[in-house]
Amino acid sequence: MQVSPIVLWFRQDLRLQHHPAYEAAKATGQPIIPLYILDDDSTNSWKIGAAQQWWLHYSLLSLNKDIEAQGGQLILRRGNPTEVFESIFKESGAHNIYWSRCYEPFAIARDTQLKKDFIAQGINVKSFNASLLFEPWKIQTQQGQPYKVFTQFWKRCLAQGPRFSTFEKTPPPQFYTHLKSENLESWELTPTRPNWAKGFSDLWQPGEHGAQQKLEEFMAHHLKNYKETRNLPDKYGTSRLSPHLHFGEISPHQIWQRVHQSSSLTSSSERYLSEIGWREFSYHLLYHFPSLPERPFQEKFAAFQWQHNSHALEAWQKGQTGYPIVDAGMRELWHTGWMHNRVRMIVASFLTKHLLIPWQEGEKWFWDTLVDADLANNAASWQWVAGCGADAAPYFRIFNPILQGEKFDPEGYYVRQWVPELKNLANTFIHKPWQASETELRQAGITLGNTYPHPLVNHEAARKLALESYRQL
DNA sequence: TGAAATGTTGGGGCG
DNA sequence: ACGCCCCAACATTTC
Repeated sequence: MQVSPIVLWFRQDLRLQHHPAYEAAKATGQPIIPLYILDDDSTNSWKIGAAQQWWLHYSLLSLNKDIEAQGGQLILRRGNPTEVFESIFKESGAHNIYWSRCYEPFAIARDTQLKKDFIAQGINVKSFNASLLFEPWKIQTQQGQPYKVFTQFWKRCLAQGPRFSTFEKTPPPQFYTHLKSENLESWELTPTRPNWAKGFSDLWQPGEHGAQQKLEEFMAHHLKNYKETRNLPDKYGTSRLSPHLHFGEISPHQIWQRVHQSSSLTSSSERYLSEIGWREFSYHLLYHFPSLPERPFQEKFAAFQWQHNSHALEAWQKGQTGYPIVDAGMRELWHTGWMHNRVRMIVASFLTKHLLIPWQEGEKWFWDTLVDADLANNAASWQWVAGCGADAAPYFRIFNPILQGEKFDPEGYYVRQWVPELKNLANTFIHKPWQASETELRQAGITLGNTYPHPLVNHEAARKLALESYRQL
């Protein structure tokens, strides 16, 4: 009797370890079709950004290599999932699909519809949780409502405790090997002229092995002092696992277990796990409030008088605002596809409060340029900074880019790395070059307005204007 | 996971 | 010696 294969549809779960759907498929003993579909649906406003295309390319290479080591091949297909599956069914006779759940509103809509269609065709679908410690619908208040405050949410999560699948010894996988894959190169996911991603590979190794390396590096050297160094952008103080988490090359369960197994919990490790908690909270919010990426969570902010200033937006995007810590962050983002979290808060506050530009503009830019762009985290975090989100920083909490620079980059190492035209300026003025004398500027080789911009706005005046705009709300 | 404004306290200079 | 003022330093309130 011919055994019908199981399609293992990879989406944001690009790993083989601790992968519930893969384990379940192996356990059946049926041949597996590992499939990845590139769906560039132009009607989806949140389709994968440019920086993440680069990441995806190398992550798929890595996943394919791991599958090949097991005797299979990752099948790549481009197009609309409904049509791709139709052809896969025809070519292989498969009538089982396993996948790991996605939580973006468009993905939920897509998967719900697909599941309905498949069931009507007699196709069996099984979905699994591969990327959240807590399913968004399983955490609720005493009144059965979704949480809107992080500390309460996380307290509840910790009280409930994450559930772990035990991955018992399963037989080695059997792969169905009669399907043709498209050529990854033909998808042209990596940039050519210009190749703006050439700095990315110094920092990143997409894929499961890269993720494990980052985790071990963090455990060995950085977790211990996480609480202190996590805010210093010139230091390697954070885990840098965010892009790996986004693509599911590692799961929060693996991180949770690794942290717990290494030692008893310290204030640093608790703090680190609470950052994983913020990710869970973002997914919780996005699930219960699917308009989060588009509209302010606090409805009164719909009436806020934002400014639409394309010149200022462009200066922010290019790292040419004249505020060194802001420009350093925006340039780090452009060159590495990533930005230190402390600096993300500073640049986001600057965009929404000093420039009064809608947070959605920043969200869109981050979406296109971050290798860790994640709909839930990105939307929730921008709303948090802008003051319109759930459990958000109050609007009047305006970051002073000079003080933030002096506090978190006191020696100016971070600024000098990313804004080299300021590298010869003394520490006293590294975060406020406009206050240096003509002589000091000349000696540092700086001409304001020429080699480095004048401040785009005056801090005190911008702050007053922002508070005035908020008062009118 | 702010910053600025305002309030309070206490040491030291000075007449 | 004493009161007065100034102003850091710290605390509290406000945005």
